[in-house]
Amino acid sequence: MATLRDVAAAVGVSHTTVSNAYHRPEKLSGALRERILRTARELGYPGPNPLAAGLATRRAGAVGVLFTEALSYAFTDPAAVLFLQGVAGTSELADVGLTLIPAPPESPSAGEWASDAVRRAVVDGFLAYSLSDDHPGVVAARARGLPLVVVDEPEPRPGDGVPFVYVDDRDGARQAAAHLAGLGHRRVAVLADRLAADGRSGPADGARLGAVTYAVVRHRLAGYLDALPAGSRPPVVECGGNSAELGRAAALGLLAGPPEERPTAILAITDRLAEGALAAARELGVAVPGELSVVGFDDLPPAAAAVPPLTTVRQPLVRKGEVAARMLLDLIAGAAPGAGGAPERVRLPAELVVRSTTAPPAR
Amino acid sequence: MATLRDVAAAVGVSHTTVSNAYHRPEKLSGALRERILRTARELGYPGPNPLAAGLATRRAGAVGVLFTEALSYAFTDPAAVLFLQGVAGTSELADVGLTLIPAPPESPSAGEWASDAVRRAVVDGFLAYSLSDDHPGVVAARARGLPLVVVDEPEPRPGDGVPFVYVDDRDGARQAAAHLAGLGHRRVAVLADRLAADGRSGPADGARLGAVTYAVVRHRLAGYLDALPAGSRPPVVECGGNSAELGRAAALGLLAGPPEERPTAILAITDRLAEGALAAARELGVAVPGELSVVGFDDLPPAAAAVPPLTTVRQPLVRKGEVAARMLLDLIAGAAPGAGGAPERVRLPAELVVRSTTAPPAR
DNA sequence: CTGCTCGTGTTTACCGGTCAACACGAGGAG
DNA sequence: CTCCTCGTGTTGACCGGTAAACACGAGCAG
Repeated sequence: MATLRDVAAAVGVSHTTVSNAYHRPEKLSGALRERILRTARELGYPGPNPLAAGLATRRAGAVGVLFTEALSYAFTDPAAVLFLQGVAGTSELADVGLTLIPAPPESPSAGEWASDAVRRAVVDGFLAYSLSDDHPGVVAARARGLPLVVVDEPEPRPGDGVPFVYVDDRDGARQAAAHLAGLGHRRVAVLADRLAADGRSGPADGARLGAVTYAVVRHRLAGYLDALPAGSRPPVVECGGNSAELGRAAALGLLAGPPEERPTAILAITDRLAEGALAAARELGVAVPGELSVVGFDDLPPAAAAVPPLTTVRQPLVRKGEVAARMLLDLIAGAAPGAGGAPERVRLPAELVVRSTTAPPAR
Repeated sequence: MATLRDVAAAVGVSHTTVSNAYHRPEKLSGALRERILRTARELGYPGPNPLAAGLATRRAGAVGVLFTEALSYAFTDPAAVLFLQGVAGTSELADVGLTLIPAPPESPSAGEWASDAVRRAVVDGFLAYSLSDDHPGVVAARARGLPLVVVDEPEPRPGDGVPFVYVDDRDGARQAAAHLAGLGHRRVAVLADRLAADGRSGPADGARLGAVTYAVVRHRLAGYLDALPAGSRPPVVECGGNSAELGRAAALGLLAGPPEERPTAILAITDRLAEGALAAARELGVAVPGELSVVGFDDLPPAAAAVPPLTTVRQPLVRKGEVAARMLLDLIAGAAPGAGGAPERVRLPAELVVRSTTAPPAR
C-alpha cells in the first residue's frame, strides 16, 4: 500500500507538504494541492493512516463504552441501547467514533492480564456503564490513565476524583413504594435481579441483601424500604436474570398462595420483570390492578404500551447517555474533573409515572 | 506518561525485552518478567500503547460498522440493533473491538472529503449496513482499501468482488403477497418507506417507484408484485419514515373511504409501519383481521406480542449480523473473497409467519 | 574437546504519520 | 536601497511500539 512518502516522491515534494495537502490546505498553493491529491488518487493512496496519525497526535478519535458481559447481551437490553443512543447522539456531534468494549466480569485468568479488550482499545477515554463494584474493567480502564466517566455504578468513593453520572434510583424507588403504601398496600413483595453476578434465583435472605454487588440494585432496594412502613421487611425474590420470562417464573411462585396470603402488590426492580409479573398474574387469573398492583422501574417504551399500561419509575436513559458522553468529551478536551469545567458528579432525577397497574388493594 | 523505554531503562534491560514481557513471556525468564511488570506498575506505565502497537503490527484490532444517518438513529431501529447483536456476538469471539461509524448520506461539502469518520476510523475492515445505492460511505470504505462486506444494500455489481450478505427480501415479500392473494384479497395497498433518502410521504407515482434508491425496498416492492394478480398495481403510499406513528398516519388516509372502496389488506414494508396500520384500524373501528388484513415485514420481537399478533415475514436479523461479521473476519484473516475461503455472496432466507392479522376479506 | 542447540537478551530497522523550526524568494514599507 | 513580512516549502526529530537478525554462555551429544 502506498504511503504518504510515496506520494511525495511521485509528485516531487516533501512528505510534509503531502501531509499538509490533507490537513492544512492553506499552507500550500491550490495548484500544488490539486496535483498532490490527484497523484494520490492515481497511486491508490488511501489517505493518511489513522493509526500513524493517531500515534503522532496522541488522539485516537474515539471513545470507548464498557459493558458488563458480552456486547451481544448488551444489545439485548433496551435500557443499555437507549443509553447508547444518548451517547451516540452527543459523540457524533463532536465527531468522534464510538467503540464498544465488552468487559466480562471474570476474574483474571493469566495473572493480572484480564480485560484485554480494555487494554487494547484504541480510544481517548472510557465510559463505564453499569459495572459491578468490584469489576476489573473499571480497574483496567483507570490503569490506562485515560479520562473515565462512570455511569450508574460502581459508585466511586467521594474524593476519588472519578466523574460519575447516575440516577437517583433510591428516590425513584421510594416514590414507587410510597405510592403503594399510600394506596394502602401492606403485603408488598419485591422482584429483584442482580444482587450479585452469580445469576442466582430464589428468595434472598438477609445476608445476601446485605451484600449486594450492584449499587443500582442496592439503592432501589433501599428506596423501597425507605417508604414502606418502618420495620416491614418485604420478601425479596431474585429472578436470576432480567427478562420477562424469568420475572414471570418468580412471580408465579409469589402468587401461588391463597388470596389472603399472597402479596397485594409487587415492586419489580425493572420493567421487564414487571412485565413478567403481569404475565404471571394473567395466567393465574389474578386481576391487575384489582387484586394485584405492579410497579416497574425504567419506563422503557413498551411500558406505556403494555396492557394494562404499566405504572413505573421513569429514569432518563437517553439523557444519561448524553450527559455522560458530554462529560467525557469535556474531560478529553482537557477540563479537569471537579475543577471549573466538568462537575465531578451529576445526579439525574427519577420520577414515578402512574399508569394503570396500581390501585388500592382488594379488601 | 511513562513509555516502554522508560520501564526498560528503570529495569536496566532493552526495550524489546519489556515488550516481550507483555506479549511473549516465553522469551524471557520468569523472574525478569516479574521484575519488569512490577517496575512498570510502580512507574504507572499503562501497558503498551495500542496505537503504536497497531501501527507496528498493522492491525487495529477492531471492525467498523457503517450506518446510514446518525448512530443515535440507528439505535432507534430494532432491526439494526438485532443485526448489531449478531455482529457483536461473533466479533467478540474473535476478540476484536467493534466501532460504530455514522455515515450520513450528505454529499461531500468540501470536494471529495466527506464521510470523514470512515476515513479516520481505526479499524481493520468495514461492515456497511443497509446503505443506499449511491452512498458515499461505501465509496469511502472501498477507498480505504480495507476488507469490506456489504450487508443488505447497496447490491454490488456481480463480479465487482465485494462480498455481500443479504436476505431474500423479494421472496419474503412474494410469500406475504401470495398469502393475501390466496386468502382472496383483491384490493391490496402497500405501506412503504425510504423509496429515496428524501423522507417524502404520500402516494408514490410510477416515476418514483421506478427509481427506488434502496435495494431492500426495491426488492420487497417487486416481491409484492410477483405474487399479486398479474397487471394489478396496488397503490403504494410512502410514510416518510419508519415509525408506528408515521405508519398510522398513512394508514388513516388509506382507510378513510367507505368499506367498499378501501383496501381489504395492507402490505406494510416493515413491522413498525404494520403496527401503525393496526393502530389506525383500531382507531377507525375497522376490525382486524375481519375487515382488514395486515402483513408486516421483519418479525421484530414486538410482532408476536402485538394484539392481535402480527402476521409478518421473518428475516434472520441476528444471523445476518453473525454471517456478515464472520465473513469480514475471514477476509481480514486473509481469505480472498470468492476464492476458496469466503464466498462472495450469501443469501439468507425470509419466511412468512402467519399469525392473527390476516384472514379472508369480508364479503 | 568440538560443535550444536537452546534459552535469554540485545541491536537495529522499520511502521506511517505530525509538527516545530527553519529556508528562501518576492513584494511592500520606510 | 535595505529590511521585514508573508507565502510556500523543506528538514529533521519525534510518536511508542514490534520483529527479524544476531550475540553469547551453558548444557550436552558425539
